[in-house]
Amino acid sequence: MFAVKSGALVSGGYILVVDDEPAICDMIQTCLELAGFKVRLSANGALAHQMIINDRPDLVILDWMMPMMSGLELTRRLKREDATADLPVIMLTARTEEDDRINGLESGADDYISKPFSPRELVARVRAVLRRTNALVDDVPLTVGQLSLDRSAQTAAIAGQAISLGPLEYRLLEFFVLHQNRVFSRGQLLDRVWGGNVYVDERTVDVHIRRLRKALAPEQQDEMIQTVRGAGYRFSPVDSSAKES
Amino acid sequence: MFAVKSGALVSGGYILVVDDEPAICDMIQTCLELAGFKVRLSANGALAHQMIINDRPDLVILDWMMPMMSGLELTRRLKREDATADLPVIMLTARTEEDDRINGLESGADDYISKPFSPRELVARVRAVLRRTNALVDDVPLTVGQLSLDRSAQTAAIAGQAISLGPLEYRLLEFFVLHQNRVFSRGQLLDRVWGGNVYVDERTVDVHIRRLRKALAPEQQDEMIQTVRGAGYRFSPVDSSAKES
DNA sequence: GCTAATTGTGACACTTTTGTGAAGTTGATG
DNA sequence: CATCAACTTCACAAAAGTGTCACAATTAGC
Repeated sequence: MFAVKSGALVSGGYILVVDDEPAICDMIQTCLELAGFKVRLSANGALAHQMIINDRPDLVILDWMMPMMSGLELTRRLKREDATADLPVIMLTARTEEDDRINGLESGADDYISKPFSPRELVARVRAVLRRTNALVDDVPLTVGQLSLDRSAQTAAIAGQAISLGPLEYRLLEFFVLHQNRVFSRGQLLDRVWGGNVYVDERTVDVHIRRLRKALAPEQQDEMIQTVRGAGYRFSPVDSSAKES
Repeated sequence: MFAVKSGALVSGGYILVVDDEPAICDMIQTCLELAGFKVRLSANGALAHQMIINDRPDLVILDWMMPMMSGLELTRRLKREDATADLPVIMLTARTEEDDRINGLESGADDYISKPFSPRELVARVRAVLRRTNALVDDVPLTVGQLSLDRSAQTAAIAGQAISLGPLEYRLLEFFVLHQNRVFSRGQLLDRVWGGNVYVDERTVDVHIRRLRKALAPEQQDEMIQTVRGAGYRFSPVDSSAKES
């Protein structure tokens, strides 16, 4: 379970904000702290570099335009040095300029926000990136309850017992595990699991859901995958639904 | 990809354009409809205010300079009134004046466009904001007192205990939570929750209200949903004191 | 208090959505 | 070319959600 919903960071680490404009820094710090994150500031690129190497913050928010060392330069250096390979970075770009955006993303930033931005947007982006990367960090043991996935091997196991899944079933399961407690329509699943422009009967999803359920059923409590009538499906392992009639 | 790419709104809602210049309205409407959005216009700030409260459009495009009620004033009022509002707003500013921009953003606008603008820019901005806020929906837990809704999971819980609701019950509850302390006639509820042109006995609403109440009853003090005789129903979590004929 | 109107309640039937098994299709592999 | 595995489609069964009704309970007006 990721503590992301409440805003707290899993590792108890902090978010590093690298920007030389005090006003922006202030605003970001306030927003993020209100949202429950720990924040540290740095106005100096080189210094930030040190902090990153030493502390390994959970996330870096980086201004693209800075006097000493540009944000772009910094991300490039970080990605190159590789020690911080999977450090999530959000870039602050000056304005909605295509060029900046592209550069930022190419140099390894995970997301970008163009100034000016709303506090809500900031927090949303931060959460989104953390959610993504938290899920990705532990590339090997992706586990929830009795269920564990091995992403590199594309296999799943329940209580240590490997279960056999077709490729599609596996991807479906992985997608669900990465997006727990959310309802996805059949269309969305076709988009994101099947992979885009497919002309496939939406009912096909049902069939694969069924297979997945069948594979998951023997051990764990049944209702890992719940049907949301008229809407789609939802994966939530700790199901604690109150029954009444 | 999601339906956003094609321009369609997830919720089937529409974009509200508030501007008093017919030429601008026309241009915006044309552009957006070409891009596949549903659009509605309003030249009057106060009227727009009503539409927003009642319909909850997916996005509001707001002229900052308007005779009756300035765009700025309107956004301020909106943000202040409805604590649960998370309505994306794009401001149209007269020209690129720093002041306007800052005011717009401080008052909660998510983006601004300065006139004159190109159709392409307009559509791009609209898409950007919608994409952002679509992601936002999941992160904002909709909660009131002991009750909390998770819109992305389409679930409700009281004091952490999940309660089971049918699709219609859930939608009804969500609608009520989004529009607290307002009385809705059965007809209005049929329009908004059932989704428009349905030929259904109005008494049906009663039945579903009852089911909802039943699901909500066990824990929280009863009268979350109050009956307003001769008028309809009202959701108001805390108080239940003031009675009026 | 009485009557008329309005709302609450439970049961039941109807409709839509989903589950299920098997047959058909596709594409890769030897 | 045959075979196999994975995926899709289809038809039918099952389930869940929803609408309607008859009747009980409540409220308002007189």
